[in-house]
Amino acid sequence: MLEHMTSMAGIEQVLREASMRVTQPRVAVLAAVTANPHADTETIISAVHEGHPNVSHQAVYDSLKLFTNLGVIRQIQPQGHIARYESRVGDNHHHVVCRQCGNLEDVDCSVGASPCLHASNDHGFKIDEAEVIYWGLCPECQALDN
Amino acid sequence: MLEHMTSMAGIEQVLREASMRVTQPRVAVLAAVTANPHADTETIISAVHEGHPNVSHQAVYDSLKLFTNLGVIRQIQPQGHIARYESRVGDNHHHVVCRQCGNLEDVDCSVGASPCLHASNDHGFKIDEAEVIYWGLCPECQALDN
DNA sequence: CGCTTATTTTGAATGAGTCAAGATAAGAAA
DNA sequence: TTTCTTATCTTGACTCATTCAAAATAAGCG
Repeated sequence: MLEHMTSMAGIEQVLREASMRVTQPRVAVLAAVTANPHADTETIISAVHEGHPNVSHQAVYDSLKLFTNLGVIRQIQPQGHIARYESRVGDNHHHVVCRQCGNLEDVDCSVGASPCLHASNDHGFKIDEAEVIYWGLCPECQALDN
Repeated sequence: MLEHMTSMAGIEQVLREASMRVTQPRVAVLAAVTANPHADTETIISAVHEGHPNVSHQAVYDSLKLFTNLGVIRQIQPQGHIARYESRVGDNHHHVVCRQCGNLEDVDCSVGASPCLHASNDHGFKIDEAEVIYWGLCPECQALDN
């Protein structure tokens, strides 16, 4: 359903519908995010530079923010780590993060399709998303601790 | 049960048991965190300065990190916001954050005492905590949008 | 094809947080 | 109590992901 958003034709459509111009930096950034799940900004910049050496870091930052606002990609930023991005979006999945090495993996929601969206006391907030981060130790770091 | 940790005698005990010295900056920082739930570092520094004008920002940063590691306080850092601290700890509660103004409130767990600790696929991680952040709009910002 | 202006480039700036060296004070021992 | 050791604090410089701003460029409408 949603993968079309990250196909070449799909992204053009998404951008045009939002009255945004379809530029080379933007297309390259989205391709890089799709090809590098959970990559940080520096990794995205490097990936973009492989095909487009002259794209500035600012253009990458701008594009990442734009796509995040449009809901085409998602930003993840666990405590004490820099921002990462993923193009898997709209399926309400979560993440496990290793306390030691920062390694990050996807986790499907354990409670169902739209989990935990009901807080016990929402203080009058209109809640639209429940973000869940599982903290622990990845297999590699568990092995090192022995 | 756990409040004793933040009483004067309690914190001395906690620090001594961890072979840490009981210093004026540390006691002042813990008092400030307890008195200002969800405060950021700058607020903590200001609060500490009211009683101890000469305590350095570095001592505050060090103390906050120490207490966080000891489990006496908890650090919260929603995306795009700076770190905040709270002394309510050990009861596995969560937070609602306003997308617009950053306002933050406590939320008791909706799933029970130890919620969501079972990820559907944990990728072999040894999970010890499920951090949940509910995103939405606080009552004030909802009103402004009308 | 040319024009308008959204995007990009370039380069400097921001700011929460960290590092490091010397000064201070907690608390063990005498 | 006084001395001594060293953990902790003060001071001030520094990091680095991210943002800001002005001038240059290019998307895409007419």
